[in-house]
Amino acid sequence: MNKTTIKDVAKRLNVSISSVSRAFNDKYDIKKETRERILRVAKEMGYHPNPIAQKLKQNKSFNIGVIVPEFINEYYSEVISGIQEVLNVNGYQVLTMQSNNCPSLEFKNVETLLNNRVDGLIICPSCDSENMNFYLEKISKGQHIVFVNRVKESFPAKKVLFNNIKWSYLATEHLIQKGYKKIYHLAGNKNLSISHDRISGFKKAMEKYKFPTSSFKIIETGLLAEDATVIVEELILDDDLPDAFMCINDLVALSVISILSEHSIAVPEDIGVIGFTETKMASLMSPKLSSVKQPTYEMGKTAAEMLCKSINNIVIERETVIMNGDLNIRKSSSRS
Amino acid sequence: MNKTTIKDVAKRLNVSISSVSRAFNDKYDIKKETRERILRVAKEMGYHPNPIAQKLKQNKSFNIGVIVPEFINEYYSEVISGIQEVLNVNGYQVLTMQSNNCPSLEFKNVETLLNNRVDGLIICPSCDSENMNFYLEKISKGQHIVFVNRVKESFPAKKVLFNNIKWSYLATEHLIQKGYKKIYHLAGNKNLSISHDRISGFKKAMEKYKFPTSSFKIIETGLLAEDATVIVEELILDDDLPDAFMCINDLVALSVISILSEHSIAVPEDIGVIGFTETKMASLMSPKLSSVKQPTYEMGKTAAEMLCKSINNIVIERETVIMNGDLNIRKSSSRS
DNA sequence: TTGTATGCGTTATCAT
DNA sequence: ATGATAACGCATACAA
Repeated sequence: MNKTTIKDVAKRLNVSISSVSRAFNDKYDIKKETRERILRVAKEMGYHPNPIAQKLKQNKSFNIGVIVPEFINEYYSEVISGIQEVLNVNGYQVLTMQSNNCPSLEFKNVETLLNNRVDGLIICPSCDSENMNFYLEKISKGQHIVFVNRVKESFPAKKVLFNNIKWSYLATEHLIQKGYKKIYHLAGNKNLSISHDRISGFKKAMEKYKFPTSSFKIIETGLLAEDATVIVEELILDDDLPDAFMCINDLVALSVISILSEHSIAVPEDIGVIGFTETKMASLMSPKLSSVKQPTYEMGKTAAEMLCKSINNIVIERETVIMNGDLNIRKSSSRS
Repeated sequence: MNKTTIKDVAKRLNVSISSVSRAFNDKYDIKKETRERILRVAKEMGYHPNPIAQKLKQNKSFNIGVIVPEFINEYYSEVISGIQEVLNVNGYQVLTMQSNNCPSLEFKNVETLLNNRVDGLIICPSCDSENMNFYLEKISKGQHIVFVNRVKESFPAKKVLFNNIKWSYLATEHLIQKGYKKIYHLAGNKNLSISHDRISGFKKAMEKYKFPTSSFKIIETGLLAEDATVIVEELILDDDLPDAFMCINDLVALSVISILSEHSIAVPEDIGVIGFTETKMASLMSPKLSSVKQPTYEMGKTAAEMLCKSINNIVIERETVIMNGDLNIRKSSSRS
């Protein structure tokens, strides 16, 4: 075990522990010569300052808490990856917890992290729960919290969002331009702000291109593959299939394609399909899936940078950063 | 901010800080009555012991370091999830780092974590590098380290592995029983022990069922989709396609199916395909992919439990735990 | 049963 | 330029 302390080093060199401390925090008046001597010997002895003692002294944990709905999920894994990238460089360790999409567990996690004296929090809320008010209260008391995704634009706090309205609009417009005349939107749960926004974007496109109400539908499914399965089966039974599906996410899109294929309906020839929140799967399946790519990694990085600034009391230009993505057109929406 | 300290509570109640401390660590002689009074008032005041001070005092960080090749990867996300599950319950926080499959970064991460005084490490090595000797040395000096995956069975340390030989054998045997007569194994890099083991399993099946050397091949590809693409294209050009492909993982299997489909070769009718290390994708794509499911979550849990025991000096029955999985048969290998 | 005093390994203030 | 010493918040050996 690493047990060498600042005392050991001081004793070995016949200097005071203050000198050793100075050498390691090179902001002090200390003779360059002795500084180097100290550092050299310390290295020999395998000495590293005990971060726990430093934390106690500085009354800072250098820990940041991150809460995501679940990280067995490409999306949040990537967000976390971006967060870690930035925070590690800034000397922070990241404590990650999952809420399993459950507000009460989310709350419990926040408490745990606060009791652990995290210096700040990055929260990807599971949904729009009463927790949000609790967070606002904490912020007003001086806590540093940054939110990512699934938060209303009007929520008065630092946050990083994706422009769901815009990209939902663009995805829909793409289908229209490809000549699909009857388009159904398989939307997520309505209590999620992201679903709401994607519906808005979809509607906007329908209005812009003057689709009659008979030529489009918004069907609330869920975020899971099974949710879509049921719906599409029903549509087939009712002989109510559209020209194209604009799906809330890739999982739903995939499931749609799968069922259509079972019924020998060709994608994209008979029916076009586009996903959202692109996953790696999109370019691996056949037909390759068109989708909207979100800048997950960058969203994580941005949130982490905002948090660092917040902790260091650096004033920020905009409290809300709304990011853009890419519309990746592939086979599933490209009939010739 | 949470600034109430043990002192504040003591002062408020006109008791000594020792009493408060005792109340919170209820292993001491303390009058039940006062204990309750203290806890009640402490709660009112929003007091929580400062874990950093506790750590300093107890010379324990209650942090565990986890290093994985990358966690933007279902496999390791799930392993980490299992690890967290167990460790959080035991009062530990988990610090996760990625090695990006690079031994030198892996080494750097270990150093960082050790300097942060982690109480133990769980390492999923990127490959069989010289780091392994360094780890052994650390272990001999009293460090607690448990390894997961990608480690040779002969490596003399605590570890959790998957029985690649057995399940590779079973996957291959399944193809044979389905009547496929000419089987190619798309193997990963040979410097990975998992590749090596899966090749062994494959060979074992070939021997057992007396396949002549002309009826099977082992082709070293990589772990990525692109690696397989090139190979299969070549096989098609050379008119050297087998009856079935036994693939190192789902990604490769997926890519194989995709290319075959582009060439209008039907799976599973013309050619059977089976993957390994099942991903969620397997049951979502069409045709649904047969694959070997690894108990990722349980592997993480097991490793964490072993680590806890190690830290608490609890003797362990077996140093090596080799886990089994499931052979999930789906459409891609099920011709009628 | 409770209180006092010491130390965990640092950093920072004040001397020298 | 360097050393002595007091904190940081807690747990614990010892005293009462």
